[in-house]
Amino acid sequence: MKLASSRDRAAGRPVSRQVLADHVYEELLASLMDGRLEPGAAVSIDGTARELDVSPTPVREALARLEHTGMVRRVALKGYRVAPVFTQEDFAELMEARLAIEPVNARLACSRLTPDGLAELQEAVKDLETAPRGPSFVEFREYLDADERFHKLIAEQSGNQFMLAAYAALGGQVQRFRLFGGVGITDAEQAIAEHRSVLEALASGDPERAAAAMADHVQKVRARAIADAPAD
Amino acid sequence: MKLASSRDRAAGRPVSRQVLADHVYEELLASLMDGRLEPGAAVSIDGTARELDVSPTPVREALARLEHTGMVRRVALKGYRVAPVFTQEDFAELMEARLAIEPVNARLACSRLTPDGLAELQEAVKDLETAPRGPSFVEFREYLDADERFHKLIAEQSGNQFMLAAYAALGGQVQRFRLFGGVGITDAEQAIAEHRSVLEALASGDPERAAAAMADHVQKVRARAIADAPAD
DNA sequence: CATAGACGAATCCTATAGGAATGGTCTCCT
DNA sequence: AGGAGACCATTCCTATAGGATTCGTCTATG
Repeated sequence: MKLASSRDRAAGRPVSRQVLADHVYEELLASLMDGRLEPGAAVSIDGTARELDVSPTPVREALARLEHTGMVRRVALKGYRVAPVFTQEDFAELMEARLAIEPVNARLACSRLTPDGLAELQEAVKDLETAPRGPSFVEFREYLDADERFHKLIAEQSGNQFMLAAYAALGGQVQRFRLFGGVGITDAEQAIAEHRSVLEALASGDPERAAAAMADHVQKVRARAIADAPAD
Repeated sequence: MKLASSRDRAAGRPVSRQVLADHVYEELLASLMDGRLEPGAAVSIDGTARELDVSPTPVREALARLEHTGMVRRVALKGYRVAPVFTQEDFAELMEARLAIEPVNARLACSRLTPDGLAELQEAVKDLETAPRGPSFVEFREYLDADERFHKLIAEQSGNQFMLAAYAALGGQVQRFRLFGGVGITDAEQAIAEHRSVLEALASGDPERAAAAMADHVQKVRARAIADAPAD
């Protein structure tokens, strides 16, 4: 796995210049999302630098940023490690937090929804419907991306930078809860219907109805996940 | 301003080893809180490194972490800058977000409050009462610290890591809103009384009452700040 | 006099090298 | 054979140096 060898950079164009640390960030994020990096595994700075053919400095900066997302943890002097898997308690806490934040986002977004914003939301739901849903990570990645995009768009449309920041604080984790047990996407049809309900509520212009639709969606996601949870 | 010169480190004990980047982080944070670094000012990596007598590497890592708190912004290729001052719109957004998050924290914390947690909260309120309240930054810094500690303790006592993360996402900003206009602490008596009400509600064991007390506090903070705002 | 081009200083970004500590393994002694 | 101590490899952390870019200023020209 190589981003762009020093030879390539030394040659013609500077590839894009200065985004090197950003590329490392994106590459590590993709590895975490896809499960290539298993929870608990050590993320060596030097090793990652060699693997991506860069120096340790941008890797260090990328990891410092990733630490704030909760995906990796820094153990003072032992380096970075991938955060442990979700337990059912973690999942319950995440849903509790989403239930506190996301309905508020929906209410705020409903008040100041623009035609462009509505179009983007409709596109996200459409992608959700057409995305493939296989058993492998790469196969339902587009589905998860569309899901994440839908909720993030609502947070952005809220017009409140702090609510967006609060959502982003748990946003990176939202994706990973799917991995707690290795279950795939089994509730796509119901989830799509709920997303459509949220979309309709937003389009109706009634803020309370939008908030209620979002709360209903989150609660049903929680209920389904508990039902699907592996009996340990 | 020097942390620990290389000569000092080269001498006897290694100071504490490896916490160099953390010291830079704390030092920059203090400079931002105290207003020594004015909003909009550039934070040069090399300059900060020279000023603190360290190499640019730990400064870079500290700034990468600070970026996620919103205190500084990274402009791609122009370096880091201190985030601009709060406008009244920013303040309104912050209070809206706090109103969505903090009452939930209070409700959750009330359900699982421990005697130790209650004692810590009581101590924070006590510090709030005894802290000096002068016009200068350094003089009411203890007051702000106690305020921040009170709210952060409740977020921690909620037992929900994601609610704590959501609160932390806007926590760094909570302090800085005092600077939008340069007004000092003018509402200490009322704020202390409200904090005491929140504390009593938590001790009563009624979650809904705790949430209501916290919501009332945040709303009154917002109302007072709007009244005190400089007429521009 | 205004504007375009060029030069220079300051800054950021990356790479490489060296010092220090941790963890594992091997050997020696009891 | 079991345990303690030492050695080695790996890794992290910091410092220094060099390449590349941006911004401000100065000068020459239309």
